[in-house]
Amino acid sequence: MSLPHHLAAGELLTALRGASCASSALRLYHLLRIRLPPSDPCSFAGRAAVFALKPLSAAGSLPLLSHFHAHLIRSNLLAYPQVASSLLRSYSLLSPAAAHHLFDQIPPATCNLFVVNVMLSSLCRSSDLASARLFFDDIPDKDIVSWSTMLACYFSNRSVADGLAFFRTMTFTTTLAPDYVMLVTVLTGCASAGLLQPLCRSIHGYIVRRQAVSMHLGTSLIDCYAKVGRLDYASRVFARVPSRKVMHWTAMICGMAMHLHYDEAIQLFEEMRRQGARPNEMTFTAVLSVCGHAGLVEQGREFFKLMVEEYDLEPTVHHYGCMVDIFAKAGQLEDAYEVIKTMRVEPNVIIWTSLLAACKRFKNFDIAMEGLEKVLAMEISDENGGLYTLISDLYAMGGRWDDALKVRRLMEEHNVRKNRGSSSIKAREAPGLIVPAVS
DNA sequence: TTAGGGTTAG
Repeated sequence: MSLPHHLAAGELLTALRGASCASSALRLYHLLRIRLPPSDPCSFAGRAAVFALKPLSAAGSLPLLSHFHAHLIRSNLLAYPQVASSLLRSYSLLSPAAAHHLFDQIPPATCNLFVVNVMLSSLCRSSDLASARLFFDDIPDKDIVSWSTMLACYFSNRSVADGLAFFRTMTFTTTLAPDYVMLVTVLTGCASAGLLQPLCRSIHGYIVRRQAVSMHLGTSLIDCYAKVGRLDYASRVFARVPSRKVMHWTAMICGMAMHLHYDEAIQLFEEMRRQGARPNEMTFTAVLSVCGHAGLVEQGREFFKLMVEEYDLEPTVHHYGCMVDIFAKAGQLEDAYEVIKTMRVEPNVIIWTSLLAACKRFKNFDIAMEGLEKVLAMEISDENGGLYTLISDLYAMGGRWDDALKVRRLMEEHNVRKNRGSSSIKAREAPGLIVPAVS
């Protein structure tokens, strides 16, 4: 009698795992709970709770999550570390404070390293670097996940040098070997700072010695080499990737675009298609961006059409942004504005900046004034100092001196400075970078 | 069945 019961439960569990929305997940979850025998030897209930939590947190409703939390307490499922860590992660995405509160209530018997690492990643996302580090220091048996979570936190806070020192501390003071996730993290850290060719190379060597060139590491290496200014190394890595996936092609196309090799980037895109690889939305963002920089308006139009019609990809804000930029850079401001007016997602500050910059360059004040009204109604972060300057310049050029002055005053009040343009490639390398030898 | 990383427009 118990076999069909379990089969049904197993099927429900599979369906629950693939559930895309909260309501269907909850329906499946309750159906499953009803069918489960009281003993539940396979702990289906716990697994079901874990699966249900994903779409539930994706729904973004804190009351819904609290409701489910209450159910988990009542059914004693929170004693499972898997359930506790899943719930903690769900909370951390919606309310870091609620996550912290939950963490304090988890009993020691449940609070394993998984749970602790979820809490660490929550702190890394929501708190300052110092608090996250204090928490990290208190973890008794840190594993590679604890270290790489903390490392990523340094990089996302732009503390690249401290992050690399932290990485070195791990290699010197522990016996933990960096796994591929940590290596990807280190490489993206190097890439974001645009420095450290030696570190890139030493990690590359380490990866090759360990014969661990996974798909993601290959992509990260291509990206990292391109960003530190070594397109030649990036190409070499790309050439040696045994089975090229869309990520490799895309990273290489981006790299070529970054180094202004526009023709080669487009040739590579065509080669990719010839070899039967299916470009994804990022690949199209890359080639459309190339069209903008290279002034290829018709080519850009064709790629956009190709993406929608042949590859059935829904254009994102990035693609529309590229199209606006393609038209704007070519001086076709009406076309650019038309894209903004008809696009199926909300235009953001980046898109408006692109249009307004072209309005200034081509002295089109009519479109500029319409755009200004829209962009001033949006929230502009202080990092967008350049946009304030642009707005002020446009007002001035249109003869609206009072408005221009107002924007300048606003900038002073908020202590906004225009970011100066700079290369991501550092002239000098940091010394003393060590990656452990293979044991 | 639970944790960390991942190439995207100005």
